[in-house]
Amino acid sequence: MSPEVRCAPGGLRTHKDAVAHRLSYTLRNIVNESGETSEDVHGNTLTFFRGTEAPSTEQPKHKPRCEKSGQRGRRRMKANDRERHRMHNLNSALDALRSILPALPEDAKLTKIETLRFAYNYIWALTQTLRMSEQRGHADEQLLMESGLRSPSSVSSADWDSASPAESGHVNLADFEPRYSYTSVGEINCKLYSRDESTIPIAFYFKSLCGENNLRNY
DNA sequence: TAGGCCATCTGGTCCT
DNA sequence: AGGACCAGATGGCCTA
Repeated sequence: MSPEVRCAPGGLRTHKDAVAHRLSYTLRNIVNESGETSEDVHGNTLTFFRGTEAPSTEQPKHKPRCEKSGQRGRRRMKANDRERHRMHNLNSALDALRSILPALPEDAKLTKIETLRFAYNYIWALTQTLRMSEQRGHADEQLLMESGLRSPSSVSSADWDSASPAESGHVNLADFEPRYSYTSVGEINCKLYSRDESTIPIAFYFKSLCGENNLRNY
């Protein structure tokens, strides 16, 4: 998927210093620790930590409020360490989620709540895409049946692989690429493009960054 | 300066 | 007993 970004969504913070600050903050919390790695859908390496496997080497950002001597203090420090790593895990998962969402302007980074809302709406949009493409396929199939042309069910698997959507009567999502653009009010416009650059009439907008969900089809 | 976002600390609760 | 999870408190940094 190669999203097309035309302009920045409204309300998104794009100030480079702020982003640099946030990124450096996040990286500071990740790079000095070893942990499990896996790959996201793009093959990017993701790092996940488990409980006590990756003791933090960085200086705590906040000073402890109470003395850490004695068994109680040591338990508390261990608990704090586990909690830190637990939150780092959570942030890694959020970063992984960000990485598979449609690209945003280079210097922008979704906040946690924005990431979750965006993901919710993105899943909704993909579901709509699938549903509408299926409806379109059924409509085309009906037309073909009525006109006496061969039905898609008679198409061999070889034909199926090579047939264009129009020829087969079905719209295969693999033949299309969704592209996204951002409106000035923070909405995302999604359109499906076929490989030959012709677009099919599946388009919708959804607000990605606003508080309430406001999804609609066009 | 107020408000938003974030990381961290902390104590409580639940589970193994 | 110890770990995971959670929510509240706190302080730092940034933007409007």
